[in-house]
Amino acid sequence: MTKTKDITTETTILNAAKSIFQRKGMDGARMQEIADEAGINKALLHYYYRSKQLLFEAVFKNAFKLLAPQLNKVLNSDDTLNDKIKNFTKNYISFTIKHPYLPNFIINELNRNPEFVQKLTSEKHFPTITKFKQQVIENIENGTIKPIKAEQLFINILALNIFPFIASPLLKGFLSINDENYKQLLEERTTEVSNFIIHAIKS
Amino acid sequence: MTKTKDITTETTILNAAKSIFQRKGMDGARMQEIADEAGINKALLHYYYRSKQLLFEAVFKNAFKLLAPQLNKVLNSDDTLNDKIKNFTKNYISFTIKHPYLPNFIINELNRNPEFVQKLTSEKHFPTITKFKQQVIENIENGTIKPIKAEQLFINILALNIFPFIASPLLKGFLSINDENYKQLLEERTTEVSNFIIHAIKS
DNA sequence: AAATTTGTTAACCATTTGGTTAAACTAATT
DNA sequence: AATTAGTTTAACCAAATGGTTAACAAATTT
Repeated sequence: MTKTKDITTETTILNAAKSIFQRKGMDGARMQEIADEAGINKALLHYYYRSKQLLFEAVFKNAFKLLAPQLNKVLNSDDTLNDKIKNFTKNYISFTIKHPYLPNFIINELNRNPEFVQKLTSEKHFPTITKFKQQVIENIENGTIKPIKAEQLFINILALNIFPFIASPLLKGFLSINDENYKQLLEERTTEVSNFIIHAIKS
Repeated sequence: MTKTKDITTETTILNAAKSIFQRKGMDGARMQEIADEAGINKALLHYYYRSKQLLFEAVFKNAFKLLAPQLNKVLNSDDTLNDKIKNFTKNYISFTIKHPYLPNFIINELNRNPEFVQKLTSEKHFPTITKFKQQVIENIENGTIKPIKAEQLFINILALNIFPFIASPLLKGFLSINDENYKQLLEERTTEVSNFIIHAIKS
């Protein structure tokens, strides 16, 4: 087996851990399972990451670093409000189709351990809404959009984009449709969602 | 301790299990912990519910039975579309403030085990969107609202209402606000959300 | 009131689980 | 060739965990 050994053992482990943790969560994941997935001995996990907790944190921070730029793109670009909404929706949905377990993983583990968000806020590239907030205020003063708290608009944007991925089994049930049709609904949302938001706030 | 013994042991166990499972999930919950919470011996759990899996399923179905009527209220009432949206938003938010762990619990466990939704669809009172769908079509034909797929509107309604509860730790982080202020934001949403939706779809 | 069924417990058990250790192997360094 | 430092493994361990058993208590039935 002459597999590309550019990939160090450490990253092999991290990728395996990512795959298992994101599917099963911290509590559901087993160290042995991660070792198997990585094709190595269980002791190696501890050699590189000391404990399950530390390995988990490495995976979590890694996942978060992937998601955060998506948000910053909306919040801190120089686009107009409308373009931000459009771009975010488009980017986010195609991004999440590539990483289907990611949003649920982050939200769920943060619920399990809410203090963990503190450790993230201090990190570089942690999204802030200051610029977005200002832009919303300006647009309201212009009369371009109707009065709305930036926080509420921000929550709405995230909700409409993220929720359908998190709640997919439930929604598939309610709508009684199969995976294929649900995926199609999601793809429609690429434009659907931004239209919905833009209409909701335009004066 | 002359505690009201109207409450049978079986329900005491179910309540304890509900509390633990909803906070920690299937994988994170411990049978001993549930026994402690119920103030009984661990063997009794098995006496009444045989296994962790069955106890969990009892809790899950129970939780779902609590949530489903909230949805049926929107979907199958005779109210106008606007009133449905208003009432659902108002009801749902106050309902969830009373049961904060419930939405995340359901969504998360359904992600862990997507086949489980099948067991629910057959249950009595499982929400269906047929009536809602028809109503949306009528409103579009009337010209009351703009064209939109009923499925998409349904997803949007749920997303805007449920997401803020599921993602609260994350959102608190992004908005850098404390519990008190976040709770206030949620309460504002009682009217905020329905206005947002109604504006988004009105022609 | 004796017998039987139902409810409850303490002690126990097999398995799983995160984690450790000491030894073996590998690759660079002396 | 010998030494050293880093990497990997098999075997092991203690604690935790879901579940069982056998004995006991409290109702319920006969």
